[in-house]
Amino acid sequence: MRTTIREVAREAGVSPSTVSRALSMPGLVNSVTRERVLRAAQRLGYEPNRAARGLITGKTGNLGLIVPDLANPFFPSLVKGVQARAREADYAVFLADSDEDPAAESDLVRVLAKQVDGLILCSPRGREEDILTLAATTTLVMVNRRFGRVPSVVFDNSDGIGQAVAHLAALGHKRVGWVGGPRASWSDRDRIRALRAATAAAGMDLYVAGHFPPQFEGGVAAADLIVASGVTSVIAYNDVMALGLLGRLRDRGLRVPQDISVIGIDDIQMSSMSSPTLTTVSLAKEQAGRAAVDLLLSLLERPDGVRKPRRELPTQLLVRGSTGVAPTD
Amino acid sequence: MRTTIREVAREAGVSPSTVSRALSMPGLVNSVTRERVLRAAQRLGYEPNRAARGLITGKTGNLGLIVPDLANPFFPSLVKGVQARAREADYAVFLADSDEDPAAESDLVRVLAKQVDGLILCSPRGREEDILTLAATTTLVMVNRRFGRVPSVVFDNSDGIGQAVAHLAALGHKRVGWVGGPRASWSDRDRIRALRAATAAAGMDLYVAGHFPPQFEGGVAAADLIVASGVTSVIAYNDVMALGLLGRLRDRGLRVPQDISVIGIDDIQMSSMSSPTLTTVSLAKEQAGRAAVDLLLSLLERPDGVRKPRRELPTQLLVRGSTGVAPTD
DNA sequence: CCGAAGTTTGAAACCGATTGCAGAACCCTG
DNA sequence: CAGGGTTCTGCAATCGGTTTCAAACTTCGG
Repeated sequence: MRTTIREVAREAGVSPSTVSRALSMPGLVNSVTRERVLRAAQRLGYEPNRAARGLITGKTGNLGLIVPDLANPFFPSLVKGVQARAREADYAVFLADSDEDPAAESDLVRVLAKQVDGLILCSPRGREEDILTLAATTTLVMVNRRFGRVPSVVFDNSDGIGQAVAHLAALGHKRVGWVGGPRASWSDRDRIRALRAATAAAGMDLYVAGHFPPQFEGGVAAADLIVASGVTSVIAYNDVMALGLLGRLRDRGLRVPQDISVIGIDDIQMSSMSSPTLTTVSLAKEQAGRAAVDLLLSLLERPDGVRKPRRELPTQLLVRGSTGVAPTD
Repeated sequence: MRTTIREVAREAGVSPSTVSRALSMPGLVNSVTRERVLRAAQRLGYEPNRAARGLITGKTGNLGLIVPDLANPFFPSLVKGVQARAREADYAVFLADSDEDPAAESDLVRVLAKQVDGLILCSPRGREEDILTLAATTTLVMVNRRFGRVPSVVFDNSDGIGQAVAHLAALGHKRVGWVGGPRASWSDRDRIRALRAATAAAGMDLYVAGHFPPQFEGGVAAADLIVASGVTSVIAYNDVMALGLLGRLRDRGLRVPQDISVIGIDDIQMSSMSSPTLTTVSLAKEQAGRAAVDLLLSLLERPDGVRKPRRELPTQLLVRGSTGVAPTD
């Protein structure tokens, strides 16, 4: 059986109240008493019962994290960052995977919301009204999506895509293709907007292949459209899709990067292991996880005092083997 | 503010005790009263406060899951299985990633153990004594490791590796290489034992390349040893390493499977997307997660009544593009 | 029609912490 | 040295449920 505050109190010869104060509001108790209490607690290996504390303070010491699909390598990295930062702050993390299903997601949220102090939500395409009602009842940080006044952590897609387009332009490419992710995804909209602006500014032609599932198969499916369009370079919604592209292009007998250049977004592990290695817009995924926790914790501390409840993380183009000079035809 | 049991009691015109009973021990209350209580609860959207309940029952309704490295694609699948099954049983899951660090792991365990009813531990190389002390104080299920009387879920490595060896033998291979994972890993020991037995039985020569980190780079590092050894086929500790092998072999100008056949273990997503696609021993990872939760829950219900606190999951060789007939030289 | 047994319900104790309030001890000032 | 102000500590209430216990009410056999 675990030691309770009463036992520590007896051991130290004080009342439970004093023990509680010595531990959580040290300023309020005389230093010699405090010392005695701390030693007693140490001796007995005392650790306060979180449920009991939570009952009266209304805080659980837990955070919730909801991701759409843990099988997408983007998310494990994010989770790691959240984990690490939460642990430092002495919070534990509930993880839930919604399997890309917005309905399952709202269930998860409902269940989880009651057991946590705050929630980190990666919900690229949940309904806006759901998010609003949620934000009204829970402290919430969204990742990879910006919406109204809901606190969020996003990547600077504009900059990253700008770098990618500049890179392609420098290699002499005039026509670039875009392989889109889910239609409803905020990131997809943000990215294509950035791409439109960047290609226009660079005087390049843009061919949009459409929307595809954000998986390997999505990239495979898009490849033939890309080939038919006659572009010399292509940017994909994420790395997994870019790898799908690469695979299908190879099967079709095209050489990357001699015949066509390919760029992904995310910088997942596999992108440095494919052949050719994948040029990609690198996102600081773990850092995003940490930033989300930081933001969440500061919101918990002073609900309205956070000046700017938004973080935008930098992005960086990593040039690898899948991009080269435009073919001269 | 959330509705409490008292409000439901008032609404239904009964005492809080009756509400509690109506909800958790329905047999003890008169059916018309029960009905009235249930409707009142429904109307007010009542849900019992888990912290309060946990305080008196000693149960939290939470499970803990500790994995060594979420970046290894094996684990997200496992996590998904655990998640899904836990949700069905109305448990929430704390996830922690130990970053392959046994010391961090014991910390995590200590912190988590107090907030959960039971723990699922993937700790291929934690110290045996740590595991024993843990098992003594917590309800615990280990995954991918069998040790003493600690309840566990493992894969039938023998069978899977037997299938792989039989496949290679049928293709005419006489010499097979093994690219090992971490030295201290239980799975590694189990697999090489199985491999020794299978190759001996088939009259094949076995070359063991040694131990490598269970990552892409580990496979890369092993490749040259494998080439130098003159084997015509190789089995790797896991798919990620096998993909590393594939990459390095290609860089060295060897053709897979014409010059050398490669087999992985795990069946991660990427193994069907590489080129060539990877022949692999498929493990039912999600099923393992579900099985671990099932086992854990039955242990929680009747701590000593579980006949055989072990599950062994089947494995299945998937023949894909990376294996072919042995080269004739 | 009485007492025993069985059902159903509520009062109150309890889980393990935190915290408002009040009293005790001490310090300072005039 | 009285009186006001601090500082420190303990009592008791509280959070929101569960559970023990006993009372009240039924049912049933004899």
